[in-house]
Amino acid sequence: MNNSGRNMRRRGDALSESIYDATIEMIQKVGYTNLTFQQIAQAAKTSRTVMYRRWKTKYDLIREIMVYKMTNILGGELIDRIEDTGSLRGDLLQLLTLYQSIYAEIGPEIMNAILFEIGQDRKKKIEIEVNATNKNILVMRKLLGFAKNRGEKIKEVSDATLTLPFDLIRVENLLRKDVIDRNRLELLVDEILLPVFLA
Amino acid sequence: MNNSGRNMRRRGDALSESIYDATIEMIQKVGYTNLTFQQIAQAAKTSRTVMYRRWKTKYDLIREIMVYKMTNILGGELIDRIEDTGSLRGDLLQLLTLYQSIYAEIGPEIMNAILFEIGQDRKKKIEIEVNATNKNILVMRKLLGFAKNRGEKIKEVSDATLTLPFDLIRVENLLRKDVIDRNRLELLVDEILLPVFLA
DNA sequence: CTTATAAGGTGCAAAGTGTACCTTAAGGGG
DNA sequence: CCCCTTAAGGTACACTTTGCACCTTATAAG
Repeated sequence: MNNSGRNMRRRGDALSESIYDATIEMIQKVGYTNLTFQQIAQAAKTSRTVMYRRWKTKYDLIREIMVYKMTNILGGELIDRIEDTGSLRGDLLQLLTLYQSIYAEIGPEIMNAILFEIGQDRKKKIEIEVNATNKNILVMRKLLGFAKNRGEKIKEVSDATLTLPFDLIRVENLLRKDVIDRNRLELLVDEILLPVFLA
Repeated sequence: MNNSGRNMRRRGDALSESIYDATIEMIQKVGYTNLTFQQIAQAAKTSRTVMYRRWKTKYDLIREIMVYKMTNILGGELIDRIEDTGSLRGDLLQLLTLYQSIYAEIGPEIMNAILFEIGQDRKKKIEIEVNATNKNILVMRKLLGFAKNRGEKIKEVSDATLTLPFDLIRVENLLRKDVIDRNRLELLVDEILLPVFLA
């Protein structure tokens, strides 16, 4: 791999990752609103032409970055990472910690931008509803299944309520200024989630 | 008031409201991302110059619209509209209904855009924290005070948890596709809020 | 070594931005 | 009722970004 020559043209993953990095760098510097293909191309030392060929909009680009980062950190599906810790409290804390780490990895700028774009477009909202939300419900069903098997008394709640842990993490990240540490997650579990799910 | 002549120059509130209306019209048509001063000025039959003099950014404009609509619908502060309905369940349902009506009045496009801009900027986040969040906490303290006076057993929770009713409405409006009717609000009260706040 | 593929370069019309500078209608005070 | 301050409207300009067309060329696989 020679990258010292005057002419060296990157392709495939090397080019993609360079563009991803440039995008993250620029979004942190100027914000999503002021993010332009022109700037990114310049920062990634490529051309706009290349970018327009791959992504129609900024949204398409950052969504690809999100998926890339998620598979990187999770190495699979969230549901496969949920294990029985011996108590509902432990299981919920595990879930919040894991979900929070995804948010932290993707970064607040990109996460915020994606949620904004979803909110803009009813089609995207429905698409998210059938994908992410349903997956999250299955995660919670698995988690509450552990508790039932252990003999813990679990309330019967609607599917919409099952998404509460995920919703709380979103609110924490998007609207609050404070850092989200272990204490904060424990508070969410003890004051909100356990009263809601535990009879 | 003559508005039939070739020359008729609007001022003050008449002009403002015309710009507000044009903004809402355009944001619904093209979305916040593609919203431009140029388009708004054209739709409101005024000039960009006038707009730039008043608002530096799109955010400043829609924020003014939000404040305008809120004072219109509420006619004062939210906390003054909260009354003792005789039960915590009734009080919480009253709060959710009222807060939801504010969201509905302002409209999802503007609400979504404002939350997006807040998320973009740490300064704005802190500004919101000290204004809106603290106000909301006071509303909940008043509401829980009613319950205590009635003799209902209320859990002691942290301030951060007191914002839960408001957070739930936000999540409902921004992330869910379903319409938010009375049944949905009752479910939020019965499955989430009452277990969290009632001992 | 050949060749398909993907990356890079250039040019262009259109739209939007932010600002400067000037003109002119509206409406209140004298 | 007229004058004058104020705020709205108009024009112009340099600049950035967009989306697209068209062409060139490096890269890697066969």
